[in-house]
Amino acid sequence: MEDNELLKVRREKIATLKDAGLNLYPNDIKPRHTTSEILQRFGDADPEALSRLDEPFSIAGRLMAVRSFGKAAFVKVQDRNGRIQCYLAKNILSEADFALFKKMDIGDIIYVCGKLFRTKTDELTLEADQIHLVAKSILPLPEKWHGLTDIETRYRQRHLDLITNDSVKKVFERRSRIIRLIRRFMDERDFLEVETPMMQPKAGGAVARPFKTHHNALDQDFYLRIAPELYLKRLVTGGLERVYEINRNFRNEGISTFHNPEFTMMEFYQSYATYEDLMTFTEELFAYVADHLFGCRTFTYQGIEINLAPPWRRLPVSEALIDIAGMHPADLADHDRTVAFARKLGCDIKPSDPTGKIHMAIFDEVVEKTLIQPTFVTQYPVAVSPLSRRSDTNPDLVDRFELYIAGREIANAFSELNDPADQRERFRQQLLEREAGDDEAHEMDEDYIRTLEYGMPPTAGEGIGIDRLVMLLTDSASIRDVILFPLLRTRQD
RNA sequence: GGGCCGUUAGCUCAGCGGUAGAGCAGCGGACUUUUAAUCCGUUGGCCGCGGGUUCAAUCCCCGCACGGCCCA
Repeated sequence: MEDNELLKVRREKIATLKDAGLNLYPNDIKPRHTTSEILQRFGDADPEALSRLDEPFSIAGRLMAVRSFGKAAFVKVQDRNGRIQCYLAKNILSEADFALFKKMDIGDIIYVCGKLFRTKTDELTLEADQIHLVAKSILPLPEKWHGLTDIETRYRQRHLDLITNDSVKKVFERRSRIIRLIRRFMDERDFLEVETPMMQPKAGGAVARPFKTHHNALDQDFYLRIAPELYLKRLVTGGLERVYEINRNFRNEGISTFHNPEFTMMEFYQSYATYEDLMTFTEELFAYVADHLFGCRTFTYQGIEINLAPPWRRLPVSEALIDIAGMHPADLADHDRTVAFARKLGCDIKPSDPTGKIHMAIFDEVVEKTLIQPTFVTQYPVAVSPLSRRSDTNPDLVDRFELYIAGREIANAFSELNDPADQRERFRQQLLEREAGDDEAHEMDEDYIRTLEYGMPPTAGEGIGIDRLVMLLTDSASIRDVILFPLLRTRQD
């Protein structure tokens, strides 16, 4: 690496410290406190109370700011949950410690031990009587005022983003909290958390292009999963009547503010439930998370108030196509007129596509973005739902819903198809579409059909896009803001 | 994949044909209650990469790379 002036100075400084016998990377540092612990306990304490404390306080963290006066200095130290000001004075520290401080750089990780006091501007401050270097930094941190704003650098060097931008850490803390709440809710409902294969011989359970990989010892190709669905239903067949998995899926498609090639979904399956039961279940789950997160069921997403209070609107696809897209009711069942309508909207369709598939193209084009408040879209065409149970009242439709919030699909659920003969037929239909050039169509999966032939209890299953849910609940405009390391092209230089 | 925008010092940004600028950070100095501390001085650049136009290109044109937003 080419050293610039700044790095040269840094390296010389490090050499000086090393020559003086200082360990730049000690391993025996045990801070007794965190900054937020101290601020919580003593944030309101008056100076007299502070002076009576004979407890020694010690923290460790990154040196973020230095305001030096020659013989004394105020510095800010940041640890995992906050920042505290420390006061370093020549007449309090040992001569060696003060000299060490003078050699420290912003960005170093340091240890400070001392007592608490209030400055004349009333800031709770740790007056150091000891200071240690914990880990030396060589590269300079981004600027203190504007911080790091370059989006590419923020994603590629997320550590800098986290050090510099407090809000980033908050988003990921909230993400963790949301997932914890979901797990707690599922556990309370007697669901068993499981893990199923990420590497699958066939990429099934969803309509998407997979990533391909190869296992050397077996000399066999595998696909990174596009969904855990078929495996989870094998477990249901095996008697695990309520299962869920929160894990990564991989889809080989474009990248956008709403799509990352690897993303996190929760899928869950509940026997003896229907897709209608899952609508209620979903309302309860989201309300549970919102209650614990916000203490209420409304929140703002990108300036729009979203209200999660149940019950949510239920909108059949046909109704949406008529009322929102403006199709004539009589045209719905007419393939040619449906094609013409889709063409007029500029949908990317083939006239040979099944009518139901064209319906959904129209839906995606026109309706999706209008569904701002939580809406269950129901009664999907069988053509786009190869794993869903047919409706008892209309064999062209399936018992399925998708949940839309803020104009985006958040969840997808259906009563599971457990009739092996119908499942085989559905896969056959998918094969025809594959032959017609749709490389996203589902593959035939004999092994899965064989599972169904042992008898799977009536079951409803749902997938919830965790990243998109976190986007909503953290008011994030891009999925990359809720994924720590979003996929980026590797830099050549 | 298409359109638009961006890429200049470690960071945040100006400059837009005529010797590359500021703030912060850094370095030297003053300073023992600061809050983006202040004051004085100062170092630092393949102006993303490759072509072209021009007497002269960070600036104009073409291509490429990477990223962002929108669309598919």
